[in-house]
Amino acid sequence: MIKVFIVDDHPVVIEGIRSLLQHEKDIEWSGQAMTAQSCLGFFVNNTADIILLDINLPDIGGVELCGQLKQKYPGIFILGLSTFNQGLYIKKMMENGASGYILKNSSKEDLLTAIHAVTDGGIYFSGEVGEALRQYQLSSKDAIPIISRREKEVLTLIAEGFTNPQIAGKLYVSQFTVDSHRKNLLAKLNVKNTATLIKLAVEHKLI
Amino acid sequence: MIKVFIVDDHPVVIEGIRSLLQHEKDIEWSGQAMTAQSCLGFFVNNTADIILLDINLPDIGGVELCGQLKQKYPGIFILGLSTFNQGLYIKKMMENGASGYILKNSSKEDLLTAIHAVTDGGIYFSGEVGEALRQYQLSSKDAIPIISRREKEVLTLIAEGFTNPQIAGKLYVSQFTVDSHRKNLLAKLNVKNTATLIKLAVEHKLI
DNA sequence: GTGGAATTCACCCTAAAGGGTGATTTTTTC
DNA sequence: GAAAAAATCACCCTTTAGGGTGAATTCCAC
Repeated sequence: MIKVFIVDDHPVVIEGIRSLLQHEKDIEWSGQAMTAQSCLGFFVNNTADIILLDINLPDIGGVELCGQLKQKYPGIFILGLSTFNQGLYIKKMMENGASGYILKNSSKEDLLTAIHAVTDGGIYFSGEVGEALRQYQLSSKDAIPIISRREKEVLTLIAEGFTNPQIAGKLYVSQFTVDSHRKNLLAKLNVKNTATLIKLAVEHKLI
Repeated sequence: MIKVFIVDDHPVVIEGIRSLLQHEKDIEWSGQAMTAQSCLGFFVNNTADIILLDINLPDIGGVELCGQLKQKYPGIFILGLSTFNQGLYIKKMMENGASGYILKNSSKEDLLTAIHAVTDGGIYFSGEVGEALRQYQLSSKDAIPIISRREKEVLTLIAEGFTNPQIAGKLYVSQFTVDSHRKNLLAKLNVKNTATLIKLAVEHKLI
């Protein structure tokens, strides 16, 4: 009998998964929480075998909650759950001890496969997620280097629409310096121009 | 008896709402679809009183589907449904004939209130949505006008890093034309330069 | 079928971006 | 304290961006 707990701030998702699982003979509904706090509160006096954990929580965020839960209760398996197929989050969840990751638009079969795979001690990714993870691993090899403190400042000001002379004035440095930082940003992030620089920066939440 | 149809590409959401509504005496489950195509197919031979419509659909997008449905079946009410609280989409849905908008993390009570309000011919926004819409209206005084088809094409290519001459080549038009579109984009969206243009575009999911 | 967007094109101009190269100084890190 | 990384400054150059202005044509809605 697998005791399943779910953490998600969307009642319809909780209800949906509950509905999908309620007729499964080897699955028992352990409980549910809509915030990280109430989840942590529940596990003080209760337990479960697997936690289906949404990464988009209102209070502290799924990734951090995942880490805390795994530290306190290493025996509980955690299955990441999200609407999105974001390589970065998947990686972070795994680094924080999750045993797998599926999308909310997965089928019932996928969900059951994942639950069984994870509670058996395995690691499971649904097809689409595996693909995203692979692409992320590939693209993150040389695509997301470290941006220095100063470069990040310059990047932020570029995104706010300031020109190099204006940025130079704000940072009390020469225009040539800002020029250098800007060119280094383009080189480091391997982008062609300002447009792609800002697109990448916003998408990767660098600003 | 209110016949409810739902369009959403997430099985758990469909199941969740179905579960929430199944014990309501005045509500009848009309059907469901996971794509815009199958939704349009359903209504050729069937009908419903209200459609709960997700705006994030894989094929043609909820906003356009909303418009098509309203054009063909003006008597069916449409209630927008989404995970996000995006003023722009809410406005577009309303412009395409929707009668209201709620978030997927709304409570059961909110959902029922919305369904009844809309099928009575009213307009309903859940609290949070109303707030977002108000903020959007305030900020969109001159900030988010309609971007034309061609402008969106140009915007997309700018975001991909192409220069005006390159874009002109791809679209088989003169460089001067692309120049015009680009300047119009800056003017319409009230931004200073490419950096702020792309930032706004990515944040508002225009590309 | 008329009016108003949308799309197209053109040329003026200046400012800004970005490629290349090289150097000094400061800060961080091992 | 030495090596590495970051931050600073400088000048070469060409291309691109963007402000202003004006106008023709095509497309769509009322």
